Amino acid sequence: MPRGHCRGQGWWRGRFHGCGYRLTSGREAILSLLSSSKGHMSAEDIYMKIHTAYPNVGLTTVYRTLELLFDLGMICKLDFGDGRARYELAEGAQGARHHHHLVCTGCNRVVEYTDFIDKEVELLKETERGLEEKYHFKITGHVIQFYGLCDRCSGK
Amino acid sequence: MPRGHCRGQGWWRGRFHGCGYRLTSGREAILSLLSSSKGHMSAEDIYMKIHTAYPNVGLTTVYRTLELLFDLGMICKLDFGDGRARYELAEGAQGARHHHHLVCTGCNRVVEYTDFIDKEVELLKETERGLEEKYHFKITGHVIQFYGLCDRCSGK
DNA sequence: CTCCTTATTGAAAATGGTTTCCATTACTAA
DNA sequence: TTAGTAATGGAAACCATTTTCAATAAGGAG
Repeated sequence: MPRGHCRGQGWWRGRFHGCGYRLTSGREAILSLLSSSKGHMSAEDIYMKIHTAYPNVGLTTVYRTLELLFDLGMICKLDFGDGRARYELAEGAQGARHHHHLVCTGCNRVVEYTDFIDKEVELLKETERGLEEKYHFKITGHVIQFYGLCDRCSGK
Repeated sequence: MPRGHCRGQGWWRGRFHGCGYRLTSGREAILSLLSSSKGHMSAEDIYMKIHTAYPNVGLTTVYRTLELLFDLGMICKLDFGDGRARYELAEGAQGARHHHHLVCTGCNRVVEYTDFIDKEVELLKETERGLEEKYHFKITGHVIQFYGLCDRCSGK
């Protein structure tokens, strides 16, 4: 247990109550799905997967919950350029390591890589500092993504 | 004249004909606007600016032309996360230098920086090679962007 | 220059992911 | 229980981008 904020199935309960939000079954279902699956799911993916067990959770609620979780910093919102947002648990929540994405523009497959990350992060930090100073920005985040064709797609 | 493919107002004519495309006044207007202005314009921005001089060029044509120019590699399509795509002339066309973007999430202002670029590009190349080898991807592009709050927006 | 083929066009309708509206339901504290 | 408020879902609204389709115009052939 590296940090104090991840003890199993319900570590987020306090996080909600602490902000005056209620932990409803829909929210729990979404959060639980996100933390048990690896992928990068769209709102509709999530809606579909949850719908079997929770037929009464609507797509609207999925969107609203995702927005809330994003605002609370519990999840990341990703854009792979296919017109729909994807979501994944923010790092630190699970044993999730910092990673970046490699996206196939042919089949939309996404590889998350952690190789090379150390040097990337180091450079990023440095650049960040430089940019903050020169342009007087308070930098809050970055996106690094590579695009290309995976083996299947480049072989025609 | 550093390279042979940029001689003034009409360097793209051959580029079109060579591919069997026709050079129409709408296309010329859009391309000309893009090469004379610095910013990152959305399709609608372009439509508006052109509309004064070419009232008969519709928004549909703007979208279609931008798609064509993008496919021809003559322009870049950018996503700053505000729901609409932006476009800028691809580098090499003008004296345009390679740059990355710093986006203010408060007011959507975009700064393009060229500082730090050299080290970034170097690292990117390296990472690219590593990723290609390890994941058997043919990498065609990348996105690096920093997000934050500019001085005006961070001062509340 | 004129004709002909075919790329290109604009207006309007369609698309599709995401948000908003609004009346209803479900917590929570007292 | 009761009031006050957060949360919900279904339908409608939004809005950037695409598609449809009949009308038009670019550019090569003659």
